[in-house]
Amino acid sequence: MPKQRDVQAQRELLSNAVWQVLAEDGLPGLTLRAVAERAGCTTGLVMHAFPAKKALLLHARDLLYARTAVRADAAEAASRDPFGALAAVLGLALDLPHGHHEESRVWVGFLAAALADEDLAERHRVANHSFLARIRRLVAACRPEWTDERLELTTKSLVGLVEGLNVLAAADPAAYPAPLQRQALAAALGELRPGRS
Amino acid sequence: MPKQRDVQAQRELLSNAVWQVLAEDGLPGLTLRAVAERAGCTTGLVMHAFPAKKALLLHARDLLYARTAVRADAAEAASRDPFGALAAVLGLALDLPHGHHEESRVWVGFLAAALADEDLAERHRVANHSFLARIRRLVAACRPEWTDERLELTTKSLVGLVEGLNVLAAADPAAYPAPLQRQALAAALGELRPGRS
DNA sequence: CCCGTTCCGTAACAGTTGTTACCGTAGCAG
DNA sequence: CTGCTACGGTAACAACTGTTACGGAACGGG
Repeated sequence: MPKQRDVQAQRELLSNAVWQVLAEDGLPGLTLRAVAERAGCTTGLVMHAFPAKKALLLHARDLLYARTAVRADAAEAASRDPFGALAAVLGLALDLPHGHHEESRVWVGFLAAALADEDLAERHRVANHSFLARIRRLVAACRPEWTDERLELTTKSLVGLVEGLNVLAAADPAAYPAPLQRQALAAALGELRPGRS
Repeated sequence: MPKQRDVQAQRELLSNAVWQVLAEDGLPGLTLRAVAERAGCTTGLVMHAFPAKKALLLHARDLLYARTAVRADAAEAASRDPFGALAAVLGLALDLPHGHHEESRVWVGFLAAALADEDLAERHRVANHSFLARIRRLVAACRPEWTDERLELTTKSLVGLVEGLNVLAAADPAAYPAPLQRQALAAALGELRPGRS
């Protein structure tokens, strides 16, 4: 039984290439040949690792979400109080530190693709619901006396603000620099800061 | 000199078709033949009205922005006080009333295209700067005593929130229904409401 | 009524897309 | 070292992309 391969490793490599191509050339540049070239192989390997392009995109989307979830878990675990965890997780979503708007561009690309593909749309929904549930849990820990209604409103407002800044910064980095984004997040978290009424 | 045509009317018709295709089939479905079919003509007319596909996209983008600017002007003029104007203009950007998330989908599509095309990116930037200037002017009218720094932070936070809700609602309408979006906007406008400190 | 010009649908073009079939080759079993 | 097999690169495929060239037709002027 000669020559065995690590299929999962290949898929992760290819998904990584998908992110890079998406960040650099955008959605119209996301072609199988571009992904293969970025991954240092040919389309032959791509089509042996995935049955079709769509499967590659879904895998890349899932892996992206899984990694952000891991980072969010880590950020949450590293925080002492719920407010710190909330600020850390939301600050992570702003994503300015690691890649210079790279991840935001990838996020926008997947979102635009999701508007045309129902499977990608569902992945987006479950990922967003999961993120919403995380934020809601942390907000509830900060303000246990709040009603469900207020909890939901605050949660979705925070997520909306963060994702909006993310998207706008991806398209116009100069207008939404990192410090401003952080200040905006801090201001939005004002009423949740411990010690406030 | 026989048979004259109204070129500008043709271009507007085609731009309208671009929006419809973009809203329905997303960015990958935005092909010249799809636009022509939606407009009730063939690619021949499209290529006679525009020198290339890119010119069509730029025209559609410009026209879209021009129309939203007109609506924003009207909403602003119909309001009495600056706070009402601010709420009206931002509520207009949430866009729930007219098309069911249609315009949001178009907006996301153009944004994703802008990440891959520098000309579209510049259009987006000038449109967003114009919108930011409008909001900032209205915020300044509500709170004349604020510093420039606070003005900018509040302006971009409001715009970020509105666009974020817009984008998230486009991808997951059930999770971000119209009433919730309006409540979120109202809450964010809380500190600007007249009569508050 | 007829002509001339402008307009636009038709159809072909070259290039690229996702996908498929094929075969050379690299690596382990014997 | 030899042979077999799974792997993956090559190249062809059909479908589709934006774009171009051409010819028929519809309309206003004489």
